[in-house]
Amino acid sequence: MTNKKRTTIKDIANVLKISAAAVSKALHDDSRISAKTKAAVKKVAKELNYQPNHLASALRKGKSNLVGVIVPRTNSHFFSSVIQNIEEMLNREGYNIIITQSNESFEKECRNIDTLLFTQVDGIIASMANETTDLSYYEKIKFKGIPLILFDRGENDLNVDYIGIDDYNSSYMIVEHLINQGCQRIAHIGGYKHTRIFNNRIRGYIDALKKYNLPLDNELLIESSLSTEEGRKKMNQLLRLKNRPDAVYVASDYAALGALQVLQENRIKIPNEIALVGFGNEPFTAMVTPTITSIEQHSAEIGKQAAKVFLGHAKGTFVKQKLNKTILNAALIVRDSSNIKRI
Amino acid sequence: MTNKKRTTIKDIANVLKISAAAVSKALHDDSRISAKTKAAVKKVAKELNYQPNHLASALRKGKSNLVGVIVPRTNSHFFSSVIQNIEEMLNREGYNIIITQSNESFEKECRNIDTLLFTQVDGIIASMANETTDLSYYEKIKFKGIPLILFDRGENDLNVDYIGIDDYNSSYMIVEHLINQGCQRIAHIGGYKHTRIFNNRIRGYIDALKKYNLPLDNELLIESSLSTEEGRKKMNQLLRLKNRPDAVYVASDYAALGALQVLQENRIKIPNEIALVGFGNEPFTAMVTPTITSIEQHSAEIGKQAAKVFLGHAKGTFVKQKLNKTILNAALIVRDSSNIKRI
DNA sequence: TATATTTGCTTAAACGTTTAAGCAAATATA
DNA sequence: TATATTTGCTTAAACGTTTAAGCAAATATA
Repeated sequence: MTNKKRTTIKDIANVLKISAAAVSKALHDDSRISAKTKAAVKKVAKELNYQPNHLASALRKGKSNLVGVIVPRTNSHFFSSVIQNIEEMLNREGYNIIITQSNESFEKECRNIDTLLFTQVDGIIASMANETTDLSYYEKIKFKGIPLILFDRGENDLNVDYIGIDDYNSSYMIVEHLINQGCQRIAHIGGYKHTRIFNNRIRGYIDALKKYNLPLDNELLIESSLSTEEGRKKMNQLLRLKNRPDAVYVASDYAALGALQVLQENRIKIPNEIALVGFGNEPFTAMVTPTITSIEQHSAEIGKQAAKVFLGHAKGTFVKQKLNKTILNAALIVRDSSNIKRI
Repeated sequence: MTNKKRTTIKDIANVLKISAAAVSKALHDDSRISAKTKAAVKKVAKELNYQPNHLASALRKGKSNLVGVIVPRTNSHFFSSVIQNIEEMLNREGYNIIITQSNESFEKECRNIDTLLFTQVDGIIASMANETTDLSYYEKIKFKGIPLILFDRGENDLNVDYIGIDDYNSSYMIVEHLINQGCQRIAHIGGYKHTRIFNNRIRGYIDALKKYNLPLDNELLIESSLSTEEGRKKMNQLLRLKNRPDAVYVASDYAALGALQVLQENRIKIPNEIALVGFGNEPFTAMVTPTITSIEQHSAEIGKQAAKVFLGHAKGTFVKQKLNKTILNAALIVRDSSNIKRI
């Protein structure tokens, strides 16, 4: 019961004894086609269950109406929400998105870029893998003249549009909050310095300490890949110090979760003995015990903005690629893990 | 610094003074092209940075080498892992995947199907939204002769390939485990009966009770949408019973998490007062306190199998669509929430 | 009424590939 | 040596659209 041949524009033309060109124009409501013909074409199209061949029109028009999205992974609330909002916004304008995951691997990311270019996407919206420092593949996208928009994990050197939160200020806010809670030895389990956003968080951390005249202790500042497992390791490392911290600010909720587990396994009271703050406001931070203080990154808004910027390029509003930053203000969500009630 | 015109097969042909057809064949290692010509073509292709136009070849060959994937959402470990494995398997064979999310909405799912058909995908791999009971959109895929493969959330009535775990047995296993732990009043917060997999879980629950001569109490069997919030509501409902259960088996980890929160808020000892079991083995089940007993669904294997079945269709090994079930054995992962240590 | 403009279509070419058919030259076979 | 087969290409058409150019008929304008 499957129909072997698809209905084409020619089939409709044959039925109505008009040219294929007229059918095409009628379907696109061209002003030079009479209302009568348009109605007839649409009626027959419906009857024959005509579905336009996207490949043919894409080939002819030189655009695929596909937008590629590259994320480190989809199974975090942040990325999933960004993607969902990009999709909604672009679907409305007739674009579809192709989602690819780099799994934080530079190599996979390069393959994803090739894949997307091969599929003739009209644009690429990406958040870079942690590993990525070599930007040549991204340069390739720019060289081809395909709009590139980065979010969250971006790079100034690429000189393309970027949407993200203010990492420096968010970090500063966290440290300020912990100091207000009475903490004096604040550790930071951060990401790798070569990643811009993590570097900014580290800078925010350092500057806030300075501001409040707290010493910067190198054994309290740790770089890491920020997985849950890494969070466990680095927390253990901090616990082995002769002079333990009284607060730990972790640059990712996933690593913060690992830290939380280690603290609990060691029967350390949170937040009184050691306060804990994460980053990202993943839903689980409100689910675990104690709930984890974190930073809301406005994932929905980031997705919408990224889509909007792409549409600007597609419609030719923004002519050339340049560094064009959209920075959103993040919000600190204080929860049990850092809410110290004094007597 | 962007190049306005892409290199085409004709450009290569012009350089070498041969026909475009010869270039095409050389690039595809056609046996009727001399080794010398092949080498020359590949050299020039590289020099001119030739990238094949996927749209043109897809149009000509009548296949897009794109496979559509529909999931209720990407931000669960299960779906994310299935997707990742589908992608890996299909990438190797030259296919790319387009991921779409239904957000558990029937309407969105229908739009996703239209979108994928419009994009001329060569096949669709899907897990149905909870809401979906009307199968007409899926029938549309079949009618077009496009391979359709369902996983996890499937439907026998569609008569297409299906890959999933044995829900009935998994459910049976859970109840048996709880009975072995000494539980006598086992509640089940299940999904909607109209969804096949949830119906199977309910049947497994009922049959296991029967087997061990435990009465089936209707107030202990609850249907729900299985979100975290719903888990909270249904757990509260169970706690209001005059005769409370001593174990609760929830058909999804997310809803089980909600139930866990309510139990803790009510200072009910887990597992001694009430034991808890989830379903799906989401990573957070091992992260919360207490850790939640759950069922491992072999997401990676499901993804691989789904891809394999699609490739079978694509290569013409499987000729026509019919009900072809691949059922994997699930594994019970016992954790603290149901591990009752007796004195 | 004569000319200009608008309306409503058609014709033809193009997007970049792939592939069936065919042909000449080279090589194999009898 | 004569014929058959193989090799290595070319030619031409096709996939299903879109669009520039053009033309005849209808309508507007002077």
